[in-house]
Amino acid sequence: MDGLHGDDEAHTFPRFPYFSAPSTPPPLASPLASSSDGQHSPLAAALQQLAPPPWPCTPPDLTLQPAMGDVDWSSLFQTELVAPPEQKEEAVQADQSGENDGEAGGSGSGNKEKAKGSAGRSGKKKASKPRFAFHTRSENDILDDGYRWRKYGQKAVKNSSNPRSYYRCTHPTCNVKKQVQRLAKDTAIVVTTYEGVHNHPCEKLMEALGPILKQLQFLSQF
DNA sequence: CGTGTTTGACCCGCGC
DNA sequence: GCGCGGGTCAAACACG
Repeated sequence: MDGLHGDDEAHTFPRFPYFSAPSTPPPLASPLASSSDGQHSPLAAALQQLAPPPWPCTPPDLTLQPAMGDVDWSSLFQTELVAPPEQKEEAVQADQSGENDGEAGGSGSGNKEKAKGSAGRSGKKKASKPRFAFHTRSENDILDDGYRWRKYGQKAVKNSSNPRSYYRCTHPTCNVKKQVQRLAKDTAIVVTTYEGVHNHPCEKLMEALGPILKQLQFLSQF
């Protein structure tokens, strides 16, 4: 794919997606967010930042580096958002309007929705959930985006010597999935496809911002 | 022991 | 109807 050059602005981001949210992020449902008039308070602004984006919520910043092992961050910055191969239009579309979904599919874990495809199994044509894909030039297949993922499958895909890995967000009520696959042409490039929107804040981000939030909360009293 | 990974089997949609 | 390919399940396994 044309991947690594941003001529199509609708499909690509100049830099790490986190820094350029395409649409206004959904407000975080939190008691702290109820600031009477909902004006632009520092607290509200901070909370805005906590709204879980569909893509990696943690930019490769300094605070998380130690946990990242030997990731070449300079390479990671060569990240571009692309539309998933099969659903280019839909993915971008969902990007614009994508609000709900990500919703925990209700059950989330428990019930084996395995019974009956319930379309849950197909995933082929149905594009009800927003999907975001981007290329990352990295030696690591898995980039730490701040969320916790559990691998639930791996498949060899056609026309590619590299297997595709399937991950699911481990948060109990979150149904976001992601696929990770190396490009057949250029194995240095990892294609990560996110499906759905997290309905919970990023753990690591919360951890990092926790003290700041407390301070803001305190200051907002005056 | 809890959590996450591996891996073969299974299911489903689609094209022929 | 059948085969193929992709996505998911779940038991077994590994690891801290």
